[in-house]
Amino acid sequence: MSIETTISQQGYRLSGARKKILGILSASDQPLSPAALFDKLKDQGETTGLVTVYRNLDFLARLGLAEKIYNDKGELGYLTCKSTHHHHHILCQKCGNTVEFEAADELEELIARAQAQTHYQISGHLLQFIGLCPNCQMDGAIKK
Amino acid sequence: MSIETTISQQGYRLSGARKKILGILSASDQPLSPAALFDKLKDQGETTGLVTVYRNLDFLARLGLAEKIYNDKGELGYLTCKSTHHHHHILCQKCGNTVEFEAADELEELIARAQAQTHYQISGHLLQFIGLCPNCQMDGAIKK
DNA sequence: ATCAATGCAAAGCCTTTGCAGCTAA
DNA sequence: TTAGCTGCAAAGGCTTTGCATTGAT
Repeated sequence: MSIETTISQQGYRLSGARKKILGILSASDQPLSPAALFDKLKDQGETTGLVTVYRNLDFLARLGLAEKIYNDKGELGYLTCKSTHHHHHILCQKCGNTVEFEAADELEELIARAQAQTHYQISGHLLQFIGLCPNCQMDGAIKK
Repeated sequence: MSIETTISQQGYRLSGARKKILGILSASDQPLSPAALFDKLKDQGETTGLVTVYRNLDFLARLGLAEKIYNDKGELGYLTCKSTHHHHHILCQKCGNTVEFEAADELEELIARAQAQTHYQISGHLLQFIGLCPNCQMDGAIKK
């Protein structure tokens, strides 16, 4: 089911601003902060206010249509996920691009060991990798 | 080498406020936000200002004597780590207590696989678990 | 015709900064 | 003595809220 269908079905409206925000978010290969998304809207000639961006990003996250992600400075960004499976993100520390990779057995094993060691009952996790994307690994790569 | 020695050796001073803050942080079994630490100072009858708390937590983190940690709401807390090895934290979602556990092979394997899959060069990671501490797993456990 | 969504301005919060006075070494 | 440290107050920056208006269905 498409994101737009989901919104309609829940009784919410597909306003112009909302569609534009969704479009920008889906097209971005990196997490966008409210301010960054707002700038992109302006670049496109949109007059949507920053407040509306805040409200829509929060709205999308509440409906599970966008994911919140924090970088190592604690700054919040939003992402629409391409994969519907359980996954994690790798952020390029140079250009900010992000890819997804599947979580798997290794993590399950780690959780099992941590539970056994600490006697905590683990119900969730936060896992992100930081590194360089293929492009930025090349010397003198142009900063995107 | 003790934390206090490290501070002196780097030419910084062991002021009264700094010692108190360090004491509270070391004694805490959960990450403390500047405000939370400030409250604890007040509880002890200290008149240290919130600004000083901010400055000292930042100071300790810059010297590597405290670790910054973000919870799932993106809120910043500080922690003095007991372990000197590479490790991660498990946060109790109920009482906020935190324990450390060693990172190990499973994580290395996961990183290796993610690198192979995505061609990103991974240089760092962010890993935390969320769950219930042994105490909070018991029904009707008293909220700390 | 409704009720959600938007825009604007104002309020709120948390964090940082400037500067004068204080204090550890 | 002399930097580093603290306190106060003010400034800053980001996020949220209130309220009237607009707009999607």
